[in-house]
Amino acid sequence: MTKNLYDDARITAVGLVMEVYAGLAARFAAQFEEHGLSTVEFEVLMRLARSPEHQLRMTDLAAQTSLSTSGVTRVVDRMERDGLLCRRACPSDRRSAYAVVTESGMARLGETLPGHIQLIQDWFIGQLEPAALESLLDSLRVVRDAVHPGATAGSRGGSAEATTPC
Amino acid sequence: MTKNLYDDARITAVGLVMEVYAGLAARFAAQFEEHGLSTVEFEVLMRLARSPEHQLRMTDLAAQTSLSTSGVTRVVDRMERDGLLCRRACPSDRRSAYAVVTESGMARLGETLPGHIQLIQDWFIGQLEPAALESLLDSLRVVRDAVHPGATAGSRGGSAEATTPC
DNA sequence: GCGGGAATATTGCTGTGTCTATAGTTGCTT
DNA sequence: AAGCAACTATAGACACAGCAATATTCCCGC
Repeated sequence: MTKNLYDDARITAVGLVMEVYAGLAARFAAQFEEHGLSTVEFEVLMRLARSPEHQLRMTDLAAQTSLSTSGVTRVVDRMERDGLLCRRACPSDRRSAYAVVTESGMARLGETLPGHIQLIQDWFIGQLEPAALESLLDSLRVVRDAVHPGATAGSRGGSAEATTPC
Repeated sequence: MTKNLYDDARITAVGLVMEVYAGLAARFAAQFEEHGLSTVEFEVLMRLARSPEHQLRMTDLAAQTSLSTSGVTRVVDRMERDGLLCRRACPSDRRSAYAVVTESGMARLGETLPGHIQLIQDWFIGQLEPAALESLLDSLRVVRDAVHPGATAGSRGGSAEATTPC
Protein backbone atom coordinates (compact mmCIF):
# COMPACT_ATOMS: atom_id res chain seq x y z
CA MET A 1 0.00 0.00 0.00
CA THR A 2 2.94 2.34 -0.31
CA LYS A 3 1.78 5.33 -2.26
CA ASN A 4 3.44 5.36 -5.63
CA LEU A 5 6.01 8.12 -5.78
CA TYR A 6 4.98 9.01 -9.30
CA ASP A 7 1.34 9.63 -8.40
CA ASP A 8 2.18 12.70 -6.38
CA ALA A 9 -0.76 15.08 -6.47
CA ARG A 10 1.50 18.03 -7.08
CA ILE A 11 2.62 16.53 -10.35
CA THR A 12 -0.93 15.99 -11.53
CA ALA A 13 -1.64 19.62 -10.69
CA VAL A 14 1.07 20.77 -13.05
CA GLY A 15 -0.10 18.21 -15.56
CA LEU A 16 -3.42 19.97 -15.48
CA VAL A 17 -1.83 23.29 -16.37
CA MET A 18 0.07 21.62 -19.18
CA GLU A 19 -3.05 19.95 -20.54
CA VAL A 20 -5.00 23.18 -20.52
CA TYR A 21 -2.17 24.97 -22.23
CA ALA A 22 -1.76 22.25 -24.84
CA GLY A 23 -5.47 22.12 -25.53
CA LEU A 24 -5.83 25.86 -25.96
CA ALA A 25 -2.66 26.07 -28.04
CA ALA A 26 -3.90 23.36 -30.38
CA ARG A 27 -7.29 25.03 -30.84
CA PHE A 28 -5.68 28.37 -31.47
CA ALA A 29 -3.13 26.97 -33.90
CA ALA A 30 -5.86 25.35 -35.95
CA GLN A 31 -7.77 28.61 -36.17
CA PHE A 32 -4.65 30.61 -37.05
CA GLU A 33 -3.92 28.18 -39.83
CA GLU A 34 -7.31 28.90 -41.37
CA HIS A 35 -5.95 32.36 -42.01
CA GLY A 36 -2.51 31.22 -43.12
CA LEU A 37 -0.75 32.14 -39.90
CA SER A 38 1.35 30.14 -37.49
CA THR A 39 1.15 30.75 -33.76
CA VAL A 40 4.39 32.72 -33.63
CA GLU A 41 3.37 34.76 -36.63
CA PHE A 42 0.14 35.71 -34.89
CA GLU A 43 2.09 36.57 -31.78
CA VAL A 44 4.48 38.76 -33.77
CA LEU A 45 1.60 40.47 -35.48
CA MET A 46 -0.12 41.13 -32.17
CA ARG A 47 2.97 42.53 -30.51
CA LEU A 48 3.69 44.83 -33.40
CA ALA A 49 0.09 45.94 -33.78
CA ARG A 50 0.00 46.93 -30.12
CA SER A 51 3.18 48.96 -30.44
CA PRO A 52 3.31 52.62 -31.43
CA GLU A 53 3.23 53.00 -35.19
CA HIS A 54 2.90 49.24 -35.52
CA GLN A 55 6.63 48.77 -35.40
CA LEU A 56 9.35 47.45 -33.12
CA ARG A 57 13.09 46.94 -33.27
CA MET A 58 14.13 43.36 -33.91
CA THR A 59 15.68 43.07 -30.47
CA ASP A 60 12.61 44.42 -28.72
CA LEU A 61 10.41 42.09 -30.69
CA ALA A 62 12.55 39.17 -29.58
CA ALA A 63 12.30 40.31 -25.97
CA GLN A 64 8.52 40.46 -26.16
CA THR A 65 8.07 37.06 -27.72
CA SER A 66 9.31 33.59 -26.97
CA LEU A 67 11.94 33.82 -29.70
CA SER A 68 15.65 34.49 -29.78
CA THR A 69 16.99 37.26 -31.98
CA SER A 70 17.91 34.73 -34.64
CA GLY A 71 14.43 33.36 -34.47
CA VAL A 72 12.99 36.83 -34.98
CA THR A 73 15.25 37.34 -37.99
CA ARG A 74 13.84 34.21 -39.56
CA VAL A 75 10.19 34.82 -38.72
CA VAL A 76 10.43 38.36 -40.05
CA ASP A 77 12.09 36.97 -43.17
CA ARG A 78 9.12 34.73 -43.82
CA MET A 79 6.52 37.33 -42.98
CA GLU A 80 8.27 39.92 -45.11
CA ARG A 81 8.30 37.46 -47.98
CA ASP A 82 4.55 36.99 -47.47
CA GLY A 83 3.96 40.71 -47.42
CA LEU A 84 2.73 40.85 -43.82
CA LEU A 85 5.67 42.88 -42.55
CA CYS A 86 8.48 44.96 -43.91
CA ARG A 87 11.82 46.05 -42.55
CA ARG A 88 12.67 49.69 -42.13
CA ALA A 89 16.07 51.12 -41.34
CA CYS A 90 16.32 52.97 -38.05
CA PRO A 91 17.34 56.55 -38.82
CA SER A 92 19.14 57.19 -35.55
CA ASP A 93 21.00 53.91 -35.14
CA ARG A 94 22.17 52.14 -38.22
CA ARG A 95 22.62 48.88 -36.36
CA SER A 96 18.91 48.61 -35.66
CA ALA A 97 16.10 47.68 -37.98
CA TYR A 98 12.41 48.07 -37.44
CA ALA A 99 9.89 45.42 -38.29
CA VAL A 100 6.69 47.21 -39.28
CA VAL A 101 3.32 45.75 -40.08
CA THR A 102 2.06 46.39 -43.59
CA GLU A 103 -1.51 47.17 -44.50
CA SER A 104 -1.83 43.58 -45.60
CA GLY A 105 -0.54 42.43 -42.23
CA MET A 106 -3.05 44.54 -40.34
CA ALA A 107 -5.80 43.22 -42.57
CA ARG A 108 -4.74 39.66 -41.91
CA LEU A 109 -4.73 40.28 -38.19
CA GLY A 110 -8.09 41.95 -38.42
CA GLU A 111 -9.64 38.94 -40.07
CA THR A 112 -8.00 36.48 -37.67
CA LEU A 113 -8.65 38.20 -34.39
CA PRO A 114 -12.45 37.94 -34.09
CA GLY A 115 -12.35 34.17 -34.44
CA HIS A 116 -9.56 34.00 -31.94
CA ILE A 117 -11.50 35.95 -29.38
CA GLN A 118 -14.50 33.77 -30.05
CA LEU A 119 -12.40 30.68 -29.35
CA ILE A 120 -11.23 32.15 -26.07
CA GLN A 121 -14.82 32.87 -25.20
CA ASP A 122 -15.94 29.37 -26.11
CA TRP A 123 -13.20 27.33 -24.51
CA PHE A 124 -11.98 29.44 -21.67
CA ILE A 125 -13.87 32.48 -20.46
CA GLY A 126 -17.29 31.09 -21.20
CA GLN A 127 -16.64 27.89 -19.31
CA LEU A 128 -16.55 29.58 -15.93
CA GLU A 129 -18.80 31.55 -13.68
CA PRO A 130 -17.69 35.17 -13.46
CA ALA A 131 -16.60 34.74 -9.84
CA ALA A 132 -14.65 31.59 -10.64
CA LEU A 133 -13.00 33.32 -13.57
CA GLU A 134 -11.97 36.25 -11.44
CA SER A 135 -10.55 33.92 -8.84
CA LEU A 136 -8.71 31.92 -11.50
CA LEU A 137 -7.12 35.03 -12.96
CA ASP A 138 -6.08 36.24 -9.52
CA SER A 139 -4.38 32.95 -8.76
CA LEU A 140 -2.67 32.88 -12.13
CA ARG A 141 -1.41 36.38 -11.57
CA VAL A 142 0.14 35.33 -8.28
CA VAL A 143 1.89 32.40 -9.91
CA ARG A 144 2.95 34.48 -12.88
CA ASP A 145 4.49 37.13 -10.66
CA ALA A 146 6.35 34.46 -8.75
CA VAL A 147 7.72 32.51 -11.66
CA HIS A 148 8.62 35.69 -13.55
CA PRO A 149 9.78 34.50 -16.93
CA GLY A 150 11.29 37.93 -17.46
CA ALA A 151 8.25 40.14 -17.01
CA THR A 152 7.39 40.09 -20.71
CA ALA A 153 4.63 42.68 -20.42
CA GLY A 154 2.81 44.25 -17.51
CA SER A 155 -0.67 42.88 -16.81
CA ARG A 156 -2.22 46.14 -17.87
CA GLY A 157 0.66 48.52 -17.62
CA GLY A 158 -0.60 50.66 -20.43
CA SER A 159 1.82 52.39 -22.71
CA ALA A 160 4.84 52.68 -20.43
CA GLU A 161 6.54 49.83 -22.21
CA ALA A 162 9.99 51.42 -22.05
CA THR A 163 10.47 51.24 -25.77
CA THR A 164 13.77 52.87 -26.48
CA PRO A 165 13.24 56.20 -28.23
CA CYS A 166 15.54 55.51 -31.14
CA MET B 1 -11.52 57.21 -26.58
CA THR B 2 -12.32 54.17 -28.68
CA LYS B 3 -11.09 51.17 -26.80
CA ASN B 4 -8.22 49.60 -28.67
CA LEU B 5 -9.29 46.34 -30.22
CA TYR B 6 -6.04 44.69 -29.29
CA ASP B 7 -6.39 45.39 -25.59
CA ASP B 8 -9.34 43.07 -25.20
CA ALA B 9 -9.36 41.70 -21.67
CA ARG B 10 -10.04 38.20 -22.91
CA ILE B 11 -6.77 38.18 -24.78
CA THR B 12 -4.81 39.25 -21.74
CA ALA B 13 -6.45 36.44 -19.81
CA VAL B 14 -5.10 33.88 -22.23
CA GLY B 15 -1.79 35.69 -22.24
CA LEU B 16 -1.71 35.05 -18.51
CA VAL B 17 -2.12 31.32 -19.01
CA MET B 18 0.61 31.37 -21.63
CA GLU B 19 2.98 33.30 -19.40
CA VAL B 20 2.45 30.95 -16.49
CA TYR B 21 2.98 27.97 -18.73
CA ALA B 22 6.10 29.45 -20.30
CA GLY B 23 7.54 30.38 -16.93
CA LEU B 24 6.96 26.97 -15.40
CA ALA B 25 8.22 25.21 -18.51
CA ALA B 26 11.42 27.24 -18.49
CA ARG B 27 12.08 26.55 -14.82
CA PHE B 28 11.42 22.88 -15.27
CA ALA B 29 13.58 22.60 -18.37
CA ALA B 30 16.51 24.16 -16.55
CA GLN B 31 16.19 21.70 -13.70
CA PHE B 32 15.82 18.73 -16.03
CA GLU B 33 18.96 19.80 -17.81
CA GLU B 34 20.88 19.61 -14.55
CA HIS B 35 20.24 15.90 -14.74
CA GLY B 36 20.93 15.59 -18.45
CA LEU B 37 17.30 15.31 -19.49
CA SER B 38 15.16 17.30 -21.87
CA THR B 39 11.54 18.04 -21.11
CA VAL B 40 10.22 15.39 -23.47
CA GLU B 41 12.68 12.85 -22.13
CA PHE B 42 11.42 13.49 -18.64
CA GLU B 43 7.86 13.18 -19.85
CA VAL B 44 8.64 9.88 -21.55
CA LEU B 45 10.39 8.58 -18.45
CA MET B 46 7.42 9.55 -16.27
CA ARG B 47 4.86 7.97 -18.53
CA LEU B 48 6.79 4.75 -18.74
CA ALA B 49 7.56 4.64 -15.04
CA ARG B 50 3.87 4.97 -14.23
CA SER B 51 2.97 2.12 -16.55
CA PRO B 52 2.88 -1.54 -15.55
CA GLU B 53 6.34 -3.09 -15.75
CA HIS B 54 7.73 0.29 -16.74
CA GLN B 55 6.99 -0.29 -20.37
CA LEU B 56 4.66 0.86 -23.13
CA ARG B 57 4.19 0.21 -26.80
CA MET B 58 5.55 2.96 -29.04
CA THR B 59 2.08 3.91 -30.21
CA ASP B 60 0.68 4.11 -26.71
CA LEU B 61 3.63 6.19 -25.63
CA ALA B 62 2.94 8.58 -28.49
CA ALA B 63 -0.71 8.80 -27.49
CA GLN B 64 0.20 9.64 -23.91
CA THR B 65 2.72 12.32 -24.79
CA SER B 66 2.70 15.36 -27.01
CA LEU B 67 4.66 13.51 -29.68
CA SER B 68 3.78 11.84 -32.96
CA THR B 69 4.85 8.26 -33.52
CA SER B 70 7.83 9.45 -35.53
CA GLY B 71 8.79 11.69 -32.68
CA VAL B 72 8.59 8.80 -30.26
CA THR B 73 10.79 6.69 -32.51
CA ARG B 74 13.46 9.36 -32.43
CA VAL B 75 13.25 10.17 -28.74
CA VAL B 76 13.46 6.50 -27.89
CA ASP B 77 16.44 6.26 -30.24
CA ARG B 78 18.27 8.91 -28.28
CA MET B 79 17.31 7.58 -24.90
CA GLU B 80 18.22 4.05 -25.88
CA ARG B 81 21.59 5.32 -27.02
CA ASP B 82 22.00 6.98 -23.62
CA GLY B 83 21.05 3.81 -21.80
CA LEU B 84 17.88 5.21 -20.24
CA LEU B 85 15.52 2.96 -22.18
CA CYS B 86 15.67 -0.14 -24.26
CA ARG B 87 13.43 -1.61 -26.88
CA ARG B 88 11.87 -5.00 -26.43
CA ALA B 89 10.06 -6.98 -29.06
CA CYS B 90 6.43 -7.66 -28.32
CA PRO B 91 6.01 -11.42 -28.17
CA SER B 92 2.42 -11.47 -29.36
CA ASP B 93 2.59 -8.86 -32.11
CA ARG B 94 5.72 -8.53 -34.11
CA ARG B 95 4.70 -5.14 -35.42
CA SER B 96 4.81 -3.67 -31.95
CA ALA B 97 7.83 -2.80 -29.88
CA TYR B 98 7.95 -1.97 -26.22
CA ALA B 99 9.98 0.86 -24.83
CA VAL B 100 11.06 -0.18 -21.36
CA VAL B 101 12.89 1.85 -18.77
CA THR B 102 16.27 0.50 -17.73
CA GLU B 103 17.64 0.51 -14.20
CA SER B 104 19.72 3.48 -15.23
CA GLY B 105 16.60 5.23 -16.48
CA MET B 106 14.76 4.66 -13.23
CA ALA B 107 17.75 5.92 -11.31
CA ARG B 108 17.89 9.05 -13.43
CA LEU B 109 14.22 9.69 -12.87
CA GLY B 110 14.64 9.05 -9.16
CA GLU B 111 17.33 11.68 -8.89
CA THR B 112 15.43 14.21 -11.01
CA LEU B 113 11.99 13.92 -9.50
CA PRO B 114 12.54 15.32 -5.99
CA GLY B 115 13.91 18.55 -7.36
CA HIS B 116 11.04 18.75 -9.80
CA ILE B 117 8.48 18.37 -7.07
CA GLN B 118 10.31 20.96 -5.04
CA LEU B 119 10.09 23.38 -7.96
CA ILE B 120 6.37 22.80 -8.23
CA GLN B 121 6.05 23.43 -4.54
CA ASP B 122 8.11 26.61 -4.69
CA TRP B 123 6.58 28.30 -7.70
CA PHE B 124 3.12 26.92 -7.98
CA ILE B 125 1.53 25.09 -5.09
CA GLY B 126 3.29 27.06 -2.40
CA GLN B 127 2.27 30.40 -3.89
CA LEU B 128 -1.39 29.96 -3.10
CA GLU B 129 -3.62 29.56 -0.10
CA PRO B 130 -5.06 26.04 0.08
CA ALA B 131 -8.55 27.32 -0.74
CA ALA B 132 -7.29 29.34 -3.70
CA LEU B 133 -5.34 26.35 -4.95
CA GLU B 134 -8.38 24.13 -4.75
CA SER B 135 -10.45 26.68 -6.60
CA LEU B 136 -7.76 27.08 -9.24
CA LEU B 137 -7.57 23.36 -9.85
CA ASP B 138 -11.35 23.10 -10.09
CA SER B 139 -11.48 25.84 -12.69
CA LEU B 140 -8.63 24.32 -14.65
CA ARG B 141 -10.40 20.98 -14.63
CA VAL B 142 -13.49 22.59 -16.09
CA VAL B 143 -11.50 24.20 -18.87
CA ARG B 144 -9.50 21.05 -19.45
CA ASP B 145 -12.63 18.96 -19.83
CA ALA B 146 -14.05 21.48 -22.26
CA VAL B 147 -11.02 21.90 -24.46
CA HIS B 148 -10.32 18.18 -24.45
CA PRO B 149 -7.03 17.81 -26.27
CA GLY B 150 -7.78 14.13 -26.60
CA ALA B 151 -8.27 13.12 -23.00
CA THR B 152 -4.62 12.21 -22.54
CA ALA B 153 -5.09 10.77 -19.06
CA GLY B 154 -7.94 10.82 -16.60
CA SER B 155 -7.65 13.27 -13.76
CA ARG B 156 -7.25 10.46 -11.30
CA GLY B 157 -8.65 7.57 -13.21
CA GLY B 158 -6.34 5.09 -11.56
CA SER B 159 -5.06 2.10 -13.44
CA ALA B 160 -7.83 1.62 -15.98
CA GLU B 161 -5.67 3.08 -18.69
CA ALA B 162 -6.92 0.73 -21.38
CA THR B 163 -3.46 -0.48 -22.24
CA THR B 164 -3.96 -3.12 -24.86
CA PRO B 165 -3.11 -6.57 -23.49
CA CYS B 166 -0.78 -7.41 -26.35
C1' DG C 1 -5.38 -21.03 -47.04
C1' DC C 2 -5.28 -16.52 -48.86
C1' DG C 3 -5.94 -11.85 -50.37
C1' DG C 4 -7.03 -7.15 -49.17
C1' DG C 5 -7.35 -3.59 -45.74
C1' DA C 6 -5.81 -1.88 -41.14
C1' DA C 7 -2.16 -1.26 -37.87
C1' DT C 8 2.76 -0.51 -36.41
C1' DA C 9 7.29 1.32 -36.53
C1' DT C 10 10.76 3.43 -39.15
C1' DT C 11 12.95 6.64 -42.56
C1' DG C 12 13.48 10.72 -45.81
C1' DC C 13 12.20 15.28 -46.38
C1' DT C 14 10.99 19.63 -44.84
C1' DG C 15 10.17 23.42 -41.63
C1' DT C 16 11.40 25.85 -37.63
C1' DG C 17 14.09 27.16 -33.72
C1' DT C 18 18.48 27.76 -30.96
C1' DC C 19 23.55 28.39 -30.47
C1' DT C 20 27.74 30.25 -32.14
C1' DA C 21 30.33 33.01 -35.13
C1' DT C 22 30.58 37.15 -37.90
C1' DA C 23 30.21 41.83 -39.65
C1' DG C 24 28.89 46.40 -39.05
C1' DT C 25 27.87 50.35 -35.78
C1' DT C 26 28.05 53.07 -31.65
C1' DG C 27 29.87 55.39 -27.77
C1' DC C 28 33.29 55.69 -24.23
C1' DT C 29 38.17 56.25 -22.74
C1' DT C 30 42.46 57.73 -23.11
C1' DA D 1 41.33 60.59 -33.01
C1' DA D 2 42.28 55.88 -32.20
C1' DG D 3 41.29 51.90 -29.76
C1' DC D 4 38.12 49.11 -27.61
C1' DA D 5 34.12 47.06 -25.56
C1' DA D 6 29.21 46.61 -26.09
C1' DC D 7 25.32 46.19 -29.02
C1' DT D 8 22.54 44.81 -33.27
C1' DA D 9 21.26 41.94 -36.93
C1' DT D 10 22.32 38.15 -39.73
C1' DA D 11 24.28 33.65 -41.52
C1' DG D 12 25.88 28.85 -40.88
C1' DA D 13 25.59 24.53 -38.44
C1' DC D 14 22.95 21.75 -35.80
C1' DA D 15 18.84 19.67 -33.19
C1' DC D 16 14.30 18.28 -33.15
C1' DA D 17 9.52 17.44 -34.57
C1' DG D 18 5.88 16.55 -37.98
C1' DC D 19 4.11 14.61 -42.49
C1' DA D 20 4.18 11.36 -46.08
C1' DA D 21 5.95 7.24 -47.89
C1' DT D 22 7.51 2.46 -46.95
C1' DA D 23 7.93 -2.27 -45.26
C1' DT D 24 6.29 -5.60 -42.30
C1' DT D 25 2.71 -7.86 -39.72
C1' DC D 26 -1.99 -8.80 -38.27
C1' DC D 27 -6.87 -9.76 -38.91
C1' DC D 28 -11.07 -10.71 -41.20
C1' DG D 29 -13.94 -12.52 -44.83
C1' DC D 30 -14.10 -15.74 -48.35
